[in-house]
Amino acid sequence: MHERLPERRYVITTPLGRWRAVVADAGLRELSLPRRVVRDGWHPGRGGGKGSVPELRDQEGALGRRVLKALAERLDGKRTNLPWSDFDLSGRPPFFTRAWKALYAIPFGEVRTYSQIAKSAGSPQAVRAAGGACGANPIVLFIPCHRVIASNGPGGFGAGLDWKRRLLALEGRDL
DNA sequence: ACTGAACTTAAAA
DNA sequence: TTTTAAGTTCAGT
Repeated sequence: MHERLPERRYVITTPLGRWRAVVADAGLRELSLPRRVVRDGWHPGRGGGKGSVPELRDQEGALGRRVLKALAERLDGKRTNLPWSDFDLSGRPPFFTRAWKALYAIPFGEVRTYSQIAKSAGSPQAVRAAGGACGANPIVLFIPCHRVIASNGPGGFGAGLDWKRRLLALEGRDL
């Protein structure tokens, strides 16, 4: 019981820093933001600590290639997206999963409120839980939790509002 | 088994 | 303007 399926951890170095990815045979399980943005004078591959996580490369298979390509294109301002079937969300809470699907349906460059997400996820009153789902979003960027704002303002963001603004800016959106 | 917190909201005080 | 009650999930205690 509680058998863990094989998961591989990688880093992806981009102009915006080192992203972390968790990949399983069933799909992408996690994609997380760099803790800090790369600045001039920062050298990928040193400093930063934990030296043991390998870089994700094209030869990691079709999924790896899609992830690398999609990430590079998105950071270049394009609308590229991964298919929902590339994600492995197994074992995640049902409401959160429905909420993430609702996020996934928000078009590039548009935003929705937490209450709209709650409604789309099938529990119009579960607004707080919608916020919880955003906070627990395992696949940043491609499941666009950054496109969810509060009814009265920008709302929050786990990695910091800085990142939320930055990701929205990539879509030509201001906060 | 409970409690509080988490990327909220709308309504009441 | 501040307080409060309302889903879902999880980490503590």
